[in-house]
Amino acid sequence: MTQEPHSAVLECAAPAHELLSPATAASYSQMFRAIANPARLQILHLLKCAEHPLCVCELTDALPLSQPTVSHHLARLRSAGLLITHRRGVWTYCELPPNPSPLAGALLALLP
Amino acid sequence: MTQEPHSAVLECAAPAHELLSPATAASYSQMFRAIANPARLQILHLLKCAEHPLCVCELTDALPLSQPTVSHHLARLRSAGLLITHRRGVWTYCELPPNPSPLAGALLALLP
DNA sequence: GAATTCCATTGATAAACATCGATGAATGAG
DNA sequence: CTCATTCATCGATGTTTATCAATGGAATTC
Repeated sequence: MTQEPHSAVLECAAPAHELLSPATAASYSQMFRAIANPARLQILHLLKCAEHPLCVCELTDALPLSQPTVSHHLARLRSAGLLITHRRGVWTYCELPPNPSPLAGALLALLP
Repeated sequence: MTQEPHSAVLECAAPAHELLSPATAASYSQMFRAIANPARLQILHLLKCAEHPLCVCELTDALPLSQPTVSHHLARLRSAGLLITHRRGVWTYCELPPNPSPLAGALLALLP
């Protein structure tokens, strides 16, 4: 006989198992994965502290990572909506998005 | 000659490159990695919706994953401080921590 | 004690990810 | 035009992660 983890009498009427839609779970997961990396946290922190946009070469200088690796992290942040870039001549300037999605905005506000 | 992304005259006095300590970056990153997974988001969502703790077998039933995989996800959530468990006889009940760390609490509040 | 159920651990496998060196496109300087 | 600089992309490599089947420990039931 199958054991019962709680009394059927005390069972609440609503089904206890309301799963998120796969799309919702995937979208939240993608946003958290984008932010869940030390290098990307450093990038966001630098941008949050700086009053003006920073160019990619400044970020590359500040981080102990190669230029292709920094570029890769910037692409991930950009595709998650956590960063916008703006080309000006040879330089690409990075800044936090002025109008982030609600989730992105909440996460950016949480960062040190 | 090295190009300069912005005029030295307009350079702000404070160093623009205040990195987070590696420990801080790692700790934030670990918390975000723990939450950055669709299955773990589903688990946290189920616990947030349920008024009472849920036992592991209920979570296993609710998710399209094997029991060892659910157990693995629960261990990750537990070690990040996003979940507490409480053994009662054969069953292990899971619930959101009543006194989470500030970051964990903020993240849990963000979830759907 | 024997059988059953709950759950964690182990070992294996495939996918995702971080990183770097090399390369190439685009821009500006001489 | 030629050269140097910025930055993105590609290919390769090692690490982390997600997943399952198999196993085993612990508690309950018979």
